[in-house]
Amino acid sequence: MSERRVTMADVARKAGVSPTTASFALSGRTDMRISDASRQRVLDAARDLGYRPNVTARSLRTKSTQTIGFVSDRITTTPFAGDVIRGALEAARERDHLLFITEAGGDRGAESSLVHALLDRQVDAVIYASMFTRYVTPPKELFGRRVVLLNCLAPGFDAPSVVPDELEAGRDAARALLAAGHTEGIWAIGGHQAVPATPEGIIAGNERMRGLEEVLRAGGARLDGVVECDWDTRDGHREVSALLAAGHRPRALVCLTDRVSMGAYQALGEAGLSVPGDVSVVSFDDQDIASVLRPALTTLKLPHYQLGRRAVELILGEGPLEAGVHRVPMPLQERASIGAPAQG
Amino acid sequence: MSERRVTMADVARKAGVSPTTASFALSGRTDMRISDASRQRVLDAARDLGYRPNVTARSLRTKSTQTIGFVSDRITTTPFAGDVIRGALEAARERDHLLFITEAGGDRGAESSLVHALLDRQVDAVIYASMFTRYVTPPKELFGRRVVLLNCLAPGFDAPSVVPDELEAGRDAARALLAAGHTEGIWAIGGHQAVPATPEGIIAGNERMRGLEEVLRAGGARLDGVVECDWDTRDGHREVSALLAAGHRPRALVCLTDRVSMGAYQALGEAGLSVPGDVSVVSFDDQDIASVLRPALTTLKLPHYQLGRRAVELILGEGPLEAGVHRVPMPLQERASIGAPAQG
DNA sequence: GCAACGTGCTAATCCGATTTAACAACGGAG
DNA sequence: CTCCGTTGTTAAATCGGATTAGCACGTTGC
Repeated sequence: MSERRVTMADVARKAGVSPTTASFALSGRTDMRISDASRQRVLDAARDLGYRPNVTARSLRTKSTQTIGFVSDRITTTPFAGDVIRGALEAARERDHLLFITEAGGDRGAESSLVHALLDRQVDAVIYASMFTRYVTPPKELFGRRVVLLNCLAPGFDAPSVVPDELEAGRDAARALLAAGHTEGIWAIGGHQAVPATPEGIIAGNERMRGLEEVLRAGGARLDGVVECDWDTRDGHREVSALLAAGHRPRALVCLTDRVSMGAYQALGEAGLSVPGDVSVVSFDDQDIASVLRPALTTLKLPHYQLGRRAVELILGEGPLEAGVHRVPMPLQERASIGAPAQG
Repeated sequence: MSERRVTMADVARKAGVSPTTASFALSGRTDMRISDASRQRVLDAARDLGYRPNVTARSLRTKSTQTIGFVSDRITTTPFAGDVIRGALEAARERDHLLFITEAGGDRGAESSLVHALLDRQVDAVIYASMFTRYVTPPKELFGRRVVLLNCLAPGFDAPSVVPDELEAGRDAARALLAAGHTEGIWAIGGHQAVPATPEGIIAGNERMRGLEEVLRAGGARLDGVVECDWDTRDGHREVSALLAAGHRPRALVCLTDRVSMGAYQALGEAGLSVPGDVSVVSFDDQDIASVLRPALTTLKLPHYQLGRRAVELILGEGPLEAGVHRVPMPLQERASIGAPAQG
């Protein structure tokens, strides 16, 4: 890509030493004795010539490319997934590594060929990522390789997983409601997704609900009901409208996603109910709309940035990777949608 | 990264030929004669052994790494930027290239060191991208390199730029309004951003307004007024409220971004005005909220996917890159926010 | 006075491919 | 029977570094 680069041989020549000496001087290794004078001459020559090592050439010998492969299904498309990449990027940069980002779009064939493309370029490790938390079976090419699973789980595949702590998030949602004084008239909208219409529910829904019910019960409160529906704005709107039409008068809504919350907001608004005056709302995900809605939505944030960062930190850590699940906390974003329970 | 890979030498040995022969047979080159028998034996051996070439080693000799560097300011953070990356990724994959994605976060020092990291790894070319259209000065390390500017312009820097066709988008907004019968009571909210409070306005605002006014005038219509404000929900809400409070009764609003449109929707709703019954709205960007708003917003889409794709197609094209601006169309997303002008 | 040792440095190899130069073997022309 | 061109193949060099083995040259110890 343009004029010839300065090589180490050029540096050695200018410094009047052998390439071997130059190599040791530049890498700063001490297991080979170089006089301070020689070392300094090499360093000066390198600086004067603007020498930069050819990482590709070095890798051939050392087997380490300082490069990580990142394989995802469709991660660039999801609204917040940029944060996963950013977290991974920043953690990698701090450690002088670069990331090959790839996206297979859910196509197994594409996935295999992308993994091959990565391995052909001698990546040091591979992050296998999913756009929502779920069970996966990584392509066989990754068996025996240095791999970290990001936002997914693969029982039987010997690699660590990094996932959001949905269980604790469910608990925190309950705690936030209890702290505001809510003990009755609490409904969950979105439910477990045990038989999932929206696949992202499989794991997140169960864990969020489990944590929620556990802490609610321990706090002397209970759920008046759980409405199972898709995790979308349209469903949130329809189900909350139906709930109100059936004569129920909820004091607090736990919406399983921000999109459901948005639909709930619309339904409550149409019924002349205010948030949080009449009904408190607590949600999950912290998508962009959460802070734009009025009142701003109190929600448990999916820690995308931290997920990406953590995966890289793990994969570049010392020693072999141990299978196991690393749960990343989902911080509560306290905004304006939770208030004291309405009277009457 | 695990057990020894099969090398070309292994393949040659198994096929009973020299590495030279194996190399030519595998690369399928015809400028060196290989008998069909030998070729077949090499191919069989490669298949049996599961041979995959070591791209790193090859690159050392050929100088081509089949790799592109992607440097951006903060592209992973913007809501739709994922599409830029996806477009670039897909175009690269079709051509058997991989992308090093990096993000400098607006820090010049980080930018330089990332570009170095890319060049040290012998990338074939570099895409220099901005999260919103603006003027940039790429780091000096990129001078003389194979570069394409994505969503930015750098006068004096000898490289092609790929940017959205904002001018034509402005024209299309006008055409959409004219087609629905609007000729008066048209206001632009957001304005030129000639003295930008939000930097993304610098180029987009001027061009959108220029195209808008040009076609409006040619169509016998005119703009009742232009409200200059930041491109945010809060500003859209405030300015449209003020407009109505001042006694104006717009028939159509051209909002310079979807966020402004969302604020406008809120203000119109509070004033008891309906979209598009009382007021038509046409917008720019096509962010996620555009399709979620009710009524769904008719808007001119920023062609992020196409921008990414186009940049890669250009950079991997034959021959030298010529400086010049490549404008990518912004398609009109026809939804439900434009109607016939209100009577009276 | 000579072996033993520490110091400072270099020649040679290697990593895994591509590419150049050359070399057998064979057939046909003269 | 020699010369020449074609065909098929390979030895060797190359890419830019890292690494191993070893070589001079003092200095020290006995």
